Amino acid sequence: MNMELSGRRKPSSEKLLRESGDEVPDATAVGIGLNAAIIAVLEDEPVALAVRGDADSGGATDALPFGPFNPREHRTLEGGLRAWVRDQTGLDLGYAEQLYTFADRGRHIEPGDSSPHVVSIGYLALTQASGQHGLTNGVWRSWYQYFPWEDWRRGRPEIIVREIEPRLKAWAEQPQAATTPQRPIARADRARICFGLDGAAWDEEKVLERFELLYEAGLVDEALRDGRSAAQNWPDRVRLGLPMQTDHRRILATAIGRTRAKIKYRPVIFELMPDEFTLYELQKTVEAILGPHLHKQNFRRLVEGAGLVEPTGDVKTRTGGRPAKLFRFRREVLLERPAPGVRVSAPPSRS
Amino acid sequence: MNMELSGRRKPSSEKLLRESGDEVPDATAVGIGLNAAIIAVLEDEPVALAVRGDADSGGATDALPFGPFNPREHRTLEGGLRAWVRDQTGLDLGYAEQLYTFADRGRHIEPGDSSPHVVSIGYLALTQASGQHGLTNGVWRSWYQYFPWEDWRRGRPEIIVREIEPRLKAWAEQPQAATTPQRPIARADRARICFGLDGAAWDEEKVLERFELLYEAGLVDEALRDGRSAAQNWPDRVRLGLPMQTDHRRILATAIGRTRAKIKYRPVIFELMPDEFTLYELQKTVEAILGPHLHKQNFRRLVEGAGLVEPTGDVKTRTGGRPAKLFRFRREVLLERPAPGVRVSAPPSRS
DNA sequence: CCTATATATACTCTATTCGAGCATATGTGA
DNA sequence: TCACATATGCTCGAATAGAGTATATATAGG
Repeated sequence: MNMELSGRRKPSSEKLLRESGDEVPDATAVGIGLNAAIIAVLEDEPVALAVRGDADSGGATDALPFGPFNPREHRTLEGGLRAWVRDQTGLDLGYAEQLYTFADRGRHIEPGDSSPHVVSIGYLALTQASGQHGLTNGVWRSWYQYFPWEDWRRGRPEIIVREIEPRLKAWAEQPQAATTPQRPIARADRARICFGLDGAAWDEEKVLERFELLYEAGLVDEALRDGRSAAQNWPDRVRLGLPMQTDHRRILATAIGRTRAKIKYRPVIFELMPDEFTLYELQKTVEAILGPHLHKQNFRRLVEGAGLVEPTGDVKTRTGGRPAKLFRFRREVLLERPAPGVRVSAPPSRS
Repeated sequence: MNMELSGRRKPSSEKLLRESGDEVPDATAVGIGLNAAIIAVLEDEPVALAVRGDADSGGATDALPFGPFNPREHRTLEGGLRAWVRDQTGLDLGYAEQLYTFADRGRHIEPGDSSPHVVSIGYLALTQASGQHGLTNGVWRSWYQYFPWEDWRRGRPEIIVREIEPRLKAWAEQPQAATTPQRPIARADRARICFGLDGAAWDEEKVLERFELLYEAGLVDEALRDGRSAAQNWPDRVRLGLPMQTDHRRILATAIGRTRAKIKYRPVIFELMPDEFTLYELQKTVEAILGPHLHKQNFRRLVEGAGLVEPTGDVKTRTGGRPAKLFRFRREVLLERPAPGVRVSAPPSRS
């Protein structure tokens, strides 16, 4: 992407849409950035690959690995992504899927300014990070450093009750918080639904909605950096999770939400596992991602009953008790079921 | 992190990613095209808005409405989309969501060529198209003109048995069809799963997978246009659905699949309905989208039981029998349930 | 060797959900 | 008035999922 986009006119003849005969006005030329949320589970901890920001670019704030997409070098977006991830981190991505394309220029930028435009395409990649093996750059960081309120492995996180709930309640009571046609759901209701306040159910997939709500309420650092009013009449500032550069935390939130949703209907959990594993290890990995503890016996029954795994015949000893059978992913399930995944139904909750 | 990974070091000052201090190599400049799959249901027929291609651009092939994204004029992608859709068609979009970003340059283009690059971002929009009211450009076309094999409203479509199955079987028997590490699922299995051959279950959400399979097999016009070998040793050519320009049919397939999936866990079906409707009208709309016939009494129970609708108190007479109560969408359901939608479970099918 | 203990795994019980069908209500039109 | 068509309420049985109990088999320490 050339930066002439910032204001030059392009000669001609180039077509915007093949066969459509349209032309690209200069103003529409932009650069494409690819962002990768690379996710793994290390010792029962869900982690994402983070690179360290330069000192001159937002301090030492973490960033997701990212690079430009060069359409001359790579025929597909995913191909470009894989190439520079390998160059930059030494990782060979296995599973990768596109998440979302962001073009907002930071919410404090006025229309008509002349800064260069970048469209970032977020990707989710799942990998198996046994040790730091092969990693030449970047560090694995727990998700929950960026999103502490998402960590329900030891019950409802303290930070929700102590920090988030009172601030969101205060934010919801501001005069502009009422329901309007443009804002069909009131602030208080959004807070309740997103964070499971006042007895509402916690939905572990709403990771992005929660982050965006905190952003709107001015409770995450990114919001302040983007020029939103600070912590809404609340005297003391608090840091809710580690910030990241630009909108990287938003992309990571999207990635986490997508992962949590996807393992329920696609066997992507096995992208995070070694070839052989015990059912308890599988359960621990699922719990690392989803949060709540699952009923062990039922988990076994569901996973085996769904045909997701098959015993290898070996056992793993030294587990501290009776040796556990080793299992492997049963690929044939892809041929048998339309939506194979780890079914973990929520407790029956009526309004 | 900086982009030295991309090979070049940047002189200075201009920034690729705000706060990250990176620069964009010229080669990465692209234009952004926005494509909208605008979906409605007209008289129990699911339709998409199509515009007619120019004579010099692919003949009279249909296209989805599309336009460039101009980052100077619009702060967000969705804002830009809404603006030119209004200009171009007269429609004010209600619900819109991003689908996918395509950057493939048509599979016949060699790396390194100098044609202009366009990234197309596909959007799904749902609207209520009562009459052609307000439409200044474009026509509503049934989905099933483009995807006749998706129309299961009158049982399994003939075209699958008569045209698709034998051609896919022939394609699967070619020598290169075997399973390899790069191709973990054999052609025959993919065909079976996608199209429900040999007794496999039909999954109405796999719209994109089916289209891509037909593309790979050289059975849709777009594949031939892109330079893929023609109908794989099959003597007679047949047109499987109406083609569209470039990859628009792929975007529409993505939109249809997303719509079919989404109405099951989000109340988006009501974007396609008038304010008041009978439960049977609602069922007909759902069936227009999903295909198979639903059990009427259970549909009522599920929809009412889920709190998705509430009676208005009025009835609609002249239905040909007992008058039907009118209902409206019950917005409060958004506050009560994490994933409200039209639950229509598939018949229990074991492998 | 024996026992305590920790984990693995099998089995049972029960409430809920969902597909399917029957029965009844209330209009329209011949 | 009666046939008919659609709307709507109710019941039944199979499948499923949450939860608990019981049993198997290793390790660790005396």
